[in-house]
Amino acid sequence: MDETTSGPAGGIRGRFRAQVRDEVKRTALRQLAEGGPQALSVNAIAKELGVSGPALYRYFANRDELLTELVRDAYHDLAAALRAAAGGDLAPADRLRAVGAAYRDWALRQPHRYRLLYTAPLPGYDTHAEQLVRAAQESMDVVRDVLGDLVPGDDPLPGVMLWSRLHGLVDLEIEGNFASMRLDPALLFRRELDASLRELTDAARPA
Amino acid sequence: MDETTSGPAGGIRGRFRAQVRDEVKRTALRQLAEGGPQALSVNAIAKELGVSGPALYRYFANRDELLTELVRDAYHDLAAALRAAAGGDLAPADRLRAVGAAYRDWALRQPHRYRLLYTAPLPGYDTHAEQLVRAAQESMDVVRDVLGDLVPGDDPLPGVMLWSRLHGLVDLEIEGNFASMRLDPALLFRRELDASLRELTDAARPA
DNA sequence: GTTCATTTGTTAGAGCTTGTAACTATAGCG
DNA sequence: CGCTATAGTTACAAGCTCTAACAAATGAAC
Repeated sequence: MDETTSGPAGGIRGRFRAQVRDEVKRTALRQLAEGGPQALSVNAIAKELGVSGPALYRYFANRDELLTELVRDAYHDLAAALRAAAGGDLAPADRLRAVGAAYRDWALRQPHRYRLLYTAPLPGYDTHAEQLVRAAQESMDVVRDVLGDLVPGDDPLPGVMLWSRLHGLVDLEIEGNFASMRLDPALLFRRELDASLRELTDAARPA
Repeated sequence: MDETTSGPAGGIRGRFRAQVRDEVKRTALRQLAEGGPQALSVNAIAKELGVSGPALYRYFANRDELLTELVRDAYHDLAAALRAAAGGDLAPADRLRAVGAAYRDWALRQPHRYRLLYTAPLPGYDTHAEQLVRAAQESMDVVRDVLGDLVPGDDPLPGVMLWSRLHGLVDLEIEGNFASMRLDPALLFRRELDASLRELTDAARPA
């Protein structure tokens, strides 16, 4: 039996495992927030939790597995935030605005997690392993659905282009590229959303 | 005298220093290309060059200084590529297309260097230290100049928005996010450039 | 041409990291 | 109550960055 996935999930032992794994992940996220992926150290996490270093290898096969799990969690969390924003009783255009704002808010509130999504801190290029691709798709689906109410047809390009624009802005903002040139990121974001909306609706009914 | 900046640049010793530093950087870039920032190891570079690990600390104060220098070089190289693309005898709109294409080409040809620019592999948030901000400005200036010939006024927003859009697309493409959803990045890029151009010229003469 | 200081290299080692191996104690389950 | 799986321990290998102390070489001045 695999060492890091042993035990029944329902039993007392399983619950203990889940709790420890959760504590490890929480500590890892804090390290990530404070010092970036470089600062995430299994040893340091163990020390913070009051156990010896190797103890944690009972819960995660290695550093990468821990990181991968954090990435997966982040994807799900972002998707949930977008879904929540899209859930309101709004007109399609406003719903798109709400989703866009939620996207940016989520990223700004926890830049370290956003970086985790789009900046592979993993050595191998397995960032887009199956499970992660599926997790990422979740968020894209929300954008796709909202766009579906706004423009007819099911061309995937508008959705991807919008996503790409949002990502570009958020990524540059998070990395501090706007601050160094005295620009208001919020204004930029609003303008970009407006421009994209105009473009989308213009394409729908071209005079 | 500082240990890593000693000696006259012109003398025989200075030339030797410059040559060694260059060899170190070349090797570092290869490691970066093969395994990402994590894989860049001062020790491994030294071994490749046939010297002991600590020897390289005569040429670079530490790993971060080496990385910072690579970032600076990359900024300059990108700016040069953009300038070259903008130098041709083209109409403003075509010049913008050429610069956009050059931007993408540069990034695709050496994704590890592009990542170096926008994804700080440095622990501290000093990625935007003065010298780096200035280096980054070089590329922005090219975009700004080309845009200046296309639309009147000197509002910085259009330039930043265009830059952000290009970055979003290139970043997602490099990280493999399009490949996993069967999209043609080149097509996406062309469409985005067209849309941006239309938007810019429409804003210039609004009916 | 000889001397001298600077520079470049060396090895040793501290202190960190990830991860494995071997062993012990505990605690849930039958 | 006893057995076995689990969770913890320490010791250790192999790697990393970087400092300290020392030896050799070499450009430059006299």
